[in-house]
Amino acid sequence: MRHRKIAPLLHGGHKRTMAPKAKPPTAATPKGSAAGNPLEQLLGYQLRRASQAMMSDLGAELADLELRVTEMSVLMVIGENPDITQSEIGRVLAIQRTNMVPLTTQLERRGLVRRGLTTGRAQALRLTPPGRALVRECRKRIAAHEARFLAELPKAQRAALMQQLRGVWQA
Amino acid sequence: MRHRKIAPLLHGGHKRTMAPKAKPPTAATPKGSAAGNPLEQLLGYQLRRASQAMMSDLGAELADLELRVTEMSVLMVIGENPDITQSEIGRVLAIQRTNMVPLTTQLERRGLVRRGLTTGRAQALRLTPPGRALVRECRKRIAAHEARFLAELPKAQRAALMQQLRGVWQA
DNA sequence: CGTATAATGATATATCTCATAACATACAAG
DNA sequence: CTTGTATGTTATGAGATATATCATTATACG
Repeated sequence: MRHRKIAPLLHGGHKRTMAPKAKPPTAATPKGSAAGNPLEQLLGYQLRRASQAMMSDLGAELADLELRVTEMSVLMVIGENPDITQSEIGRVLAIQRTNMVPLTTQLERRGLVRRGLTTGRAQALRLTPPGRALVRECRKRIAAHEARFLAELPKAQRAALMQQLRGVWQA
Repeated sequence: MRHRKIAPLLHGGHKRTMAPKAKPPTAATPKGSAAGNPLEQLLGYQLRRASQAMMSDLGAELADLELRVTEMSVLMVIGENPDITQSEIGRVLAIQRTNMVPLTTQLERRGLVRRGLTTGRAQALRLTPPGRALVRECRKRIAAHEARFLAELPKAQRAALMQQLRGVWQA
């Protein structure tokens, strides 16, 4: 099986919030209660859990297309940037050159992408018609997927959130 | 080598923002310019990039302790919840029972965690004194790591951001 | 009480993502 | 021509995560 059906989710937290140091450190965990999670208040932890939640949802959304999230991302970038090279895609998506090779090979083998020679060793990548159709389908599903999560979020807050997230990694 | 030194970072974006459909779809990518990234405006994409940025930074912060982020998370949960069981940690951090086994074994082998028998098959986990010391060191480093990223973010926005992130995966 | 069920820990194994090292080729600059 | 840089490629490994399966123990229930 090539795609996961459920969430991958590394470490996560629980409902309960904890006042720092409010709890006697020597007290053992009460048997029936939810365990306290000291990571709850960390930005990194929250980002990771949130990211994993969305990634797994998107993975499920794309599963029946036999497309992994990474493959879909590459397809979309090629669609938006015809004749882009592997290396350039790698730079845009932060995928190493090395890892772009089997990715591209796979997409070409499936007839979604065409490798064309340009200058030097660089290969100009373009979507084939089936590739373009698949990207259109992906866009629909991504929209549905995003909407599911954005629904929880007041419209007024969305732009601010995106800006804050951009600031985290594009600092 | 057990730890990565640099960012893992799957797909990422570029500085430039694009107005939807503002660009003629048939135009080839200009050679010298940055490629447009159609994922830029997706919440899932921003979450992933932000999460990866923080994960890789934290990984570097913990590298010389020979601790991976996952291991550190488990240690901190045990520290906060003495006599917790493997399964319970798994539920808190969203790590499968199966994957908790080698994790716990490794931490016990290093003398950071002690397995004690309680009721049934469940094993009560506790930090050893070296384990507690290591957790204290981790807390310091995590604080520094978090501060690096939070510095970009106005204080007034922090609580709201955390709440929004919680909403994404705890919906 | 005795059996079925659930929970826990464990083993083995497969897959996905990401990383490094090493190499060949193409082009540009000196 | 030589050197440097960019690109594509192959091979390989580490780490996180997923599934299937099993033994043991506690608990629920007839």
